[in-house]
Amino acid sequence: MKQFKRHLVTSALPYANGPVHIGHLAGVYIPSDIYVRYLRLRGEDVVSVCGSDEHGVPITIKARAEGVSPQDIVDKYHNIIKSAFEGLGIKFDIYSRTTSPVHYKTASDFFRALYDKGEFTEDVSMQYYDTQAGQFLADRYITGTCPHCRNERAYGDQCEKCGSTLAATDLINPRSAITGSVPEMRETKHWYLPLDRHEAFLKKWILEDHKEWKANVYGQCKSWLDLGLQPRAVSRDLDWGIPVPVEGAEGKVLYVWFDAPIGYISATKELTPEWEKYWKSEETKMVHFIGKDNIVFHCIVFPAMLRAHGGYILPENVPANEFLNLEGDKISTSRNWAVWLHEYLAEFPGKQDVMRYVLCANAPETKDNDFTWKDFQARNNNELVAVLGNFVNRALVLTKKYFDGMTPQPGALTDYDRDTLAEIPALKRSLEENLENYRFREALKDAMGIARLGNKYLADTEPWKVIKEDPARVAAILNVSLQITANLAIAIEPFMPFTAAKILKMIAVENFGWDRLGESALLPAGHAIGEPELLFEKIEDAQVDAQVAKLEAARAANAAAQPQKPAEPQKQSVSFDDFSRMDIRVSTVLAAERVPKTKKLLKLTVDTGIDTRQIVSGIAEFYEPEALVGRQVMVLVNLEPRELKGILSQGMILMGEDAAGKLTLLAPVEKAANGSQVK
RNA sequence: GGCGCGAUAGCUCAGCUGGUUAGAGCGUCGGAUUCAUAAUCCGGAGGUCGAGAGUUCAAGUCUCUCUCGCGCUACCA
Repeated sequence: MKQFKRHLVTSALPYANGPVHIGHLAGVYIPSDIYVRYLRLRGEDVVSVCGSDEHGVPITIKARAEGVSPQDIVDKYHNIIKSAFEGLGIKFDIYSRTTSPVHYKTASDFFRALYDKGEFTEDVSMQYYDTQAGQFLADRYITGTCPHCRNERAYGDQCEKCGSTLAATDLINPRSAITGSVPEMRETKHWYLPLDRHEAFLKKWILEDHKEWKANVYGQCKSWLDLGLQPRAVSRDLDWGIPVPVEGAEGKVLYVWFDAPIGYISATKELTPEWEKYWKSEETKMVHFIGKDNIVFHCIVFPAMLRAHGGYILPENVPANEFLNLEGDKISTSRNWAVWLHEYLAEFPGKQDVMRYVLCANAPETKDNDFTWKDFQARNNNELVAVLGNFVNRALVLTKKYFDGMTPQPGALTDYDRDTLAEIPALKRSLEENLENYRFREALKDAMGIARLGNKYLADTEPWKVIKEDPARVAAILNVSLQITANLAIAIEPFMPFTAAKILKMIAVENFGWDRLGESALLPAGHAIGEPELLFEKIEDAQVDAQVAKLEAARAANAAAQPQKPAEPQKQSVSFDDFSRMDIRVSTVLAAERVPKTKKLLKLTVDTGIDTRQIVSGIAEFYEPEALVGRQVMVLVNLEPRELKGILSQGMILMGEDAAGKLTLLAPVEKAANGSQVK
């Protein structure tokens, strides 16, 4: 195994258009913080960097919607996120932001370096331009009619109604979201990172040299690499971002996905003048902590950027987690289905470690997981209170009671005492191995194992009985119990730093350091301990019920908002002539089958009264083919024929569509003759 | 439809290159105990390892097919 002199740990940059929630924490920040705290405790040379990702179109849109500047938006969320992290004890060496001057220069220089080396390709394409606003329009800034579902408020990149991914040029009647004017097509030049040039390298680097990566990460990369990599645009026509540092690139900025990972470098630069030894030395082990949505950028795009630039090291591992759900539903910022960190900290003061514990114990390491408040309560009451808090309390209260708070002389230890203490070094080894392989759930179990060991030890030795006839024996028992307590303080520190600090305070010790974990004389005889306090308190039903009620209220608010969604505004008037040009006929479905290799398409054979023809329709998600045969439907018969998936479609089946995009067949209320015209 | 990941006790999860009666924590049931926030300790019950077929002396572990969940991707006149 390769030996490294130092570590560079990055945690995904939170996007500054909203606060951080438990999904972010469980996926990225709790694991990375545990990992980094562990390395620091070991005395390793480690730097942990993070910061807010503050560019990109969604932020400009949010700013416009709220009538403030993009800078206002990112300032607001940057501060909320930064202080929430601090509140939970997520301890970065630096929490920076991509609007910092250092980052502007770093990202700009990085781009320029690739540009000068000829690592980009350039391509001129046609893009919508708003002449009134005097700027090119990002896909999100163009609205129009969705070519698929006819939603008139589709965006240039996506129709939120039918979920289609669109190109801006697909939209019918495009309009600028900024001025409402009709945009015109203009030529625009963009730079592309030709990932295909790096494909062979990436294939070897990941598929051969990093088979140890987590299955989800490795599999996702393999999937991308097998599909073949394409050049990826790294610039955008936008006024919010880092200007492209090339002559003639006015009005263009770096694509947010190009600038964001460079933020890791910038943050390190801001932290230390020695930043290069963390980024450019083969003796540095770089690890990226991210969520599964970021795999492609951290495993494919960013490494390609670093390699194209040259001189930079590549990550040793990218331990991406899956997603955390909440009470059975996907966490959603827009639906307010989330537990927000800053709110949790305010509503559960002093319970940072409870959330840290629960999110680590239930982290989505191998698959999506579910967070429930009931589980939160159970883990607090049955594990933290009952096992960890209880043991520490027992050991300290007994010491106070029998020895006036002084660590007693152990005297002669029995075999059982020694066997018990000997289990700690074994747990330490397992703990270390798990942490170093990013298995944080298992590692946490190991740490808790020390508390379990302590409870068992007390139950077996029964000092409260022995005290009556053999106080000297009790001295040994409590000495051992205190040693276990001290070990516990070390072992849980990466996971629960607040609790570890409380224990240290109670046993009146400044610090131990990781290496002493496993020792059986951490507290010398005669060492006076402090006042015992409870580490955790029970969480009552009412508290978690209130949280569930809060979520239910959010759900109800959403449900209430749903039907109130205004119906689509009436379209522009058309003349009777226009209407009568459409030839709509009652028809009967004669046959129906799925179009192979599609999810939504059905191939229908219909009798229109005029003829028997074939129509391809995107209704497979709502109607089974068998259920359609024999039914009457309305068909626009004189729509220009069009080929779909190689099948000629001669007409269109008319459907009703609700706000959620659900399709309903239209048919005559009573049976009508095929070929009947709609008038 | 293609690709990736996942499916193991009521719940959350371990089970590495196939090898004795499939493990842990929580919950549950029974017992012990009282130093401790009725916390703790011991013991029991509970699984045809998503379904089916195959390879093998031997499969949760390999192969194939299928089902379900999540993600990426294509399609939606």
